[in-house]
Amino acid sequence: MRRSLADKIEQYIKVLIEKSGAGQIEIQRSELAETFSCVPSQVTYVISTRFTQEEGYVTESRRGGNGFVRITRTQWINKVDNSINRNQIKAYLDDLLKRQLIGNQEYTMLVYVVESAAQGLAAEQQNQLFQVIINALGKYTSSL
Amino acid sequence: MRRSLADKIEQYIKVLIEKSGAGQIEIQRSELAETFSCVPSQVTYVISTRFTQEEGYVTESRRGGNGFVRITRTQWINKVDNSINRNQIKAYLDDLLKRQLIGNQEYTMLVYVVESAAQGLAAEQQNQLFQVIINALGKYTSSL
DNA sequence: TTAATTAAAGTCAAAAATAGTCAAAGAGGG
DNA sequence: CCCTCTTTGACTATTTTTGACTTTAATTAA
Repeated sequence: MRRSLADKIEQYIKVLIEKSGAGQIEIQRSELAETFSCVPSQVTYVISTRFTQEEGYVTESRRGGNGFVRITRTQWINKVDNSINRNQIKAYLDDLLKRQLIGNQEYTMLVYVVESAAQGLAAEQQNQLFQVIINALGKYTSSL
Repeated sequence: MRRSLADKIEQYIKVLIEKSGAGQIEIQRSELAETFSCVPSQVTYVISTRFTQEEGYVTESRRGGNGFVRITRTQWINKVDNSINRNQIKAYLDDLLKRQLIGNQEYTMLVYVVESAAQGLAAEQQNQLFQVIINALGKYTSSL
């Protein structure tokens, strides 16, 4: 599985966030660019395409001396807006896995279900299915 | 019956999928076209005619730098009768559990999903959802 | 304190790298 | 000769990579 530069940077950042333990990191754009031998705007590109609110992240930054980019993984999960998309539900599953409310196998299986649904169902049905899954997982995890 | 180029490419891809051991491969359309000395759209043609959901495959792709086409083989069960009800899917789950293709936790969780669906969705949506689950489980179990 | 300098990060659009679409032309089998 | 499936290629769409130029903040010099 060959990966593009953007993919590698994305992975790198995600690992940093995981390791941080706080769901939040601060990086220096130019430093990261240096690490990957690319132009700084490449980092901006990765952040703006892969760490969006849709994907479950919030970013802040500051220019000038000692500038930084802060990326925070948001917790929001299943509330408010009743339209759930595939990325949101995947983020939800990621969270459950991380909190060990489901194991690796269950996680993998559910990802298959979500992917199949995303592939084979119309948007409205997808939404219903995702609602059902969220609902069922709520019951399931609280029954443990 | 002489084998067409399309047939050869189809076979080639199927062998790759077999050898992958994971029921899934990623190829670069242009690279494959190069291998067979044909135009890239020939590859698209093969994929869209021989690797459909009907045939038991799902495909995803990405354009741009390091783009790819990912083909995943799914495992279809009895596609003839396309109406599945709650009892049938539960029987299916029981079977998977008995054959230890899924564990107790996964079983329990899926039952929650099925029950939630049975309670919260109209018949037609239920059916679609169950199809998706069957499909996803086929993929999942064949990936173990 | 203010102005200049330096050190970041942001913007935007062009260029490059892929994949997709669609319709016309070609090739076999009935 | 027709009909269907295959092959091609021109054109489109998407994603990544790059770089010139802009904006903002901190630091230093006057």
